[in-house]
Amino acid sequence: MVKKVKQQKNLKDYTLPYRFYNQGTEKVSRNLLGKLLVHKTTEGITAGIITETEAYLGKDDPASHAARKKTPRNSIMFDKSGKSYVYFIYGNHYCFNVVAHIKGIAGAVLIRSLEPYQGIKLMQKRRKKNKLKDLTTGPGKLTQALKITRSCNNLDLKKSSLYIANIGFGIKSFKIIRTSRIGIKNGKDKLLRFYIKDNQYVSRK
DNA sequence: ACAGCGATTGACT
DNA sequence: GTCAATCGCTGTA
Repeated sequence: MVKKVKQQKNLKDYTLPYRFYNQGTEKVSRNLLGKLLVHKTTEGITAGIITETEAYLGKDDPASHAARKKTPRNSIMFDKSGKSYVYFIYGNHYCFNVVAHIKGIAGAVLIRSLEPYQGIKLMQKRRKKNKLKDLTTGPGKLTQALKITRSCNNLDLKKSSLYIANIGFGIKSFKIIRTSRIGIKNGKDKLLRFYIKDNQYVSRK
């Protein structure tokens, strides 16, 4: 599905503007599909096309960390759109989210899967796996492949070495499949998971 | 202060 | 398909 951008400039030149993240959580979830998540570290650049996302809302969404009151952990979900929200889960994994909501309301988008795009060797080393499908097809896998950890929490995605670029002109059009979210107990009735149809780099169909 | 448990993964049957 | 690993956040006291 991906066609590499010809004569590639600095990816950072294509970083999404703040207004992109102010469209509302659900809309941002859909519109992040096909965008490029990039993390530059001293080891090198790793990047992947976003193929699967989930929206987590505010008080009306029982599955969301922001379903109840503000706490030290979830306060970022109430803060400015366009920041990163990274949390540690199951004593083992990090999950990467983008804060996105209409002003005053809490919300964030969980990035669940990527299609590897750049820095594949480095991803293979970090994941200790060789198959492309084992690198970034799950929220905990992609954070490991891109080395997103607790130090990446609460970053401004316009101002840090972790950012999301719009390379839409390098990608064919695609259809979006909408389903209920994965791994949650409450709120399964809401259809807030989105993924690119026929893309093999998703955590589940 | 502490028990309960989670927006997951990988190993194993 | 099942299930253990593992840690820090949160609600309750």
